[in-house]
Amino acid sequence: MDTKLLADLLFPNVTKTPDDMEALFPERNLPEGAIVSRMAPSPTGFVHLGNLVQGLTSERLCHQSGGPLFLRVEDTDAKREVPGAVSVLIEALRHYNILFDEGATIDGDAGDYGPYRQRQRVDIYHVYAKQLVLQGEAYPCFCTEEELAAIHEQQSAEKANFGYFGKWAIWRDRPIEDIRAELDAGHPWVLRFRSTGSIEHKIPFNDLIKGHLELTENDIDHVLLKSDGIPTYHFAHAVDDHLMRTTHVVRGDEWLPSLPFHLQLFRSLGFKPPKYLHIGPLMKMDGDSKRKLSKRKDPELALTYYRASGFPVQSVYEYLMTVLNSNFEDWRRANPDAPIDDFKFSYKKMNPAGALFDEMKLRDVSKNVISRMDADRVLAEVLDFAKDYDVELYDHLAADKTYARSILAIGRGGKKPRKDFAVFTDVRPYLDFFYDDWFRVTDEYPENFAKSDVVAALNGFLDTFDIADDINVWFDKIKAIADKLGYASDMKAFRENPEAYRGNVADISMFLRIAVTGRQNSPDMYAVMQVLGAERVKTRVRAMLGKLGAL
RNA sequence: GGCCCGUUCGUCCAGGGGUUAAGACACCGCCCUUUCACGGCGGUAACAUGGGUUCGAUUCCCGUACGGGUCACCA
Repeated sequence: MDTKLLADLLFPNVTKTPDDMEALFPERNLPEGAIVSRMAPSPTGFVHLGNLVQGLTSERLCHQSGGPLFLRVEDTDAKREVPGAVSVLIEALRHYNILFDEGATIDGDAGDYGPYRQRQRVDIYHVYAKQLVLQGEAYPCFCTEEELAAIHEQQSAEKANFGYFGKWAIWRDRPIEDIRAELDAGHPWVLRFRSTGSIEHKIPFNDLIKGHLELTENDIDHVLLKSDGIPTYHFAHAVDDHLMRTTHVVRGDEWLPSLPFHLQLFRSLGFKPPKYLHIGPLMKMDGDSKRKLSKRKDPELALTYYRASGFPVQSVYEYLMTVLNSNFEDWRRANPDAPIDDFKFSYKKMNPAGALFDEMKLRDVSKNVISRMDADRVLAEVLDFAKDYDVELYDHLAADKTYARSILAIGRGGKKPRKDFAVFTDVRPYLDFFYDDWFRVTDEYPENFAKSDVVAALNGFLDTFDIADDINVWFDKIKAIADKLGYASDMKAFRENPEAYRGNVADISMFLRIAVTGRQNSPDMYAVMQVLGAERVKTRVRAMLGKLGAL
C-alpha cells in the first residue's frame, strides 16, 4: 500500500505537519513540578457531582503546584450539545472556586494553546490523522451503520468478542482501488486506527490513584475521525493533551478500559503520555446494594439539587474534600478558619474504590461550615437562597437586615457556636417567631403544671422585667419568681429533693419561652428578648395571659 | 459473555507482615446545661471468602464470591 498516495487522497488539503504543530504549541515554561491539568467536559448543560470531583482534583493539583488549569470544551458530539452550556458550566464552577487560568471562556478563548473548543481544532487533528495514514497506522473504513450492526450481531451469535478487529475489520487491508472507488462515489468514511496490539499481551501501567495495574492490550481498530471529520474522544484526547502540554489527566475510572488504546495512540503519534489519575465513581445505596449515581435516577447527582436543598456551596465543597482526601476532616478540625489553600491536597490520599455518597455526612459537614460563618455571611447566603426558593423569607429578612442580622448573630462566634443549620431551609422554622406576622400566640403548656402557676410566673415577669438588665440580673429576677412560687431556683437543690418543690426555674423559663417564642425550644432566652425588644416581649407575655383568660 | 477495577465498623476511611486495628458521621449511654443547638466522656461495631508464601497474614500471591465499570461514528 502506498501510504503517501492514500494520505493525499484522504487529506488533500492538509499541508501542515506535526513539526509545524510542535512549533506552534511549544512546551510550557514552568517551574519544576508544576502540574498542568484541565477540565474537559462536553457541553450538555448538566453539571454534576462527578464533574466537580474531577474538577476539584485537577484544580487543587494545578494550583498547589504552581501550574495552570485550563478548560477545554469537548464539543465533538453536536447531537448532545446544549446551547449556553459552557456559560452554565463556567458559572457553576466559579461558585465552587474552580477558576481557570486559560481555556474556553463564555464568549471565546484565553490562552496560547487554543482554540479550546474541539470543533475549532479539526485542522489540527487532520494534520495528525494524515500523519498516521502516512505511517500506515490509520485507514479509511466505509462500513455503514447497518454493516457494523450486522457485525455486532454476528459476533454475538458466535460468542466472539465485540469490536472492529481481525477478520471483522473488513476495510483494514483493502486495496487502494476499492478505497478510491468508494471515495469517487462520494460514500462517507471514518478513519480507523490500525491496531497491532493483541489481547494476549498485558501492559503494566501505573495509575497515580489506582497504583499498579495490568491491562490487556487493545486489538480493536477504533474510530479516530468520524464521518464528519470530527475526532472521537480518544483521538482528540491524545492530540489535545499533548499539544496543550497537559501533564496530568484526571478522569473517571470508566475510562480505564480505553486506556490501552490511548497509550497506543500516544506512542503512534510520538507523544509522551501524561500521568493519569482515574477516580472511582460516586455510589449510592439502592436497597441493599451500592450502585453508581446515575443522571437518570438520582437527582442528587446534579449540582442544582444542592442549591435547591439549601446547602451552601462551601458545604458541598468541603464534603467532597473529605471524600477525596481522608485527612481533610482532621485538618479542618485543627484549622477551622484556615483558607482551603493551606490544606495540602494529595492524590496519594485518594481512594481507588468508589465512595458512597452520604447525605448525613454532608449535613454534618454543612452544620460545621455554617457554624463557622459570621452573621453577615449567613445572612447573605440565606438571602441568596431565599431569593430563589422562599420569597416570603427573603422579604422578611430583607425588610430589615439589621434586625435579621441580630437574630442570626445569636449564639454565633465564640468557642462553641450554635449548630442549628445544616441547610438554609432550617432557617425559617428557627427564626420565624421573631417576626410578628409569623409569631402565633399560644396558651398551651405542659398539662402537669397549674394554670395559676403559669399566670403567676408571667405576671411576676411583667412586674420586674427590665430590658436593660444584664443577663445575671435578668436571671436572678426569674429565680426570684421561682422562689416565690415554690419552684426551685437552684437546680442542684431541686435534683436532690424534687418532691420539695412544685417545679424548678427551668419550668418558669419554659413558661416565658412559650409566651415569647410560642414554643418550648428556642435559642437563649435572654438574647432572644434583647433582639425582640422590651415592648414586644411584654406584648407577647400579655397576649398569652390574655389567651389564658388572666387579664 | 470478554476485558478491567474494587472489597477494613451501617457509612466515610487511617493503617499496613507482629497494632488492644485509629478517627469521623450515624446510633446508644452518661455528664454539662433554665429549653434547644452545642460541648465533654464512654459504648456497640470492621479487615468478603478459600487456598498458599511465612515463625507469623487484615497487609504479599492465586482462586472464589460479591460490587462496579466497559465493550458506539457518546464523552
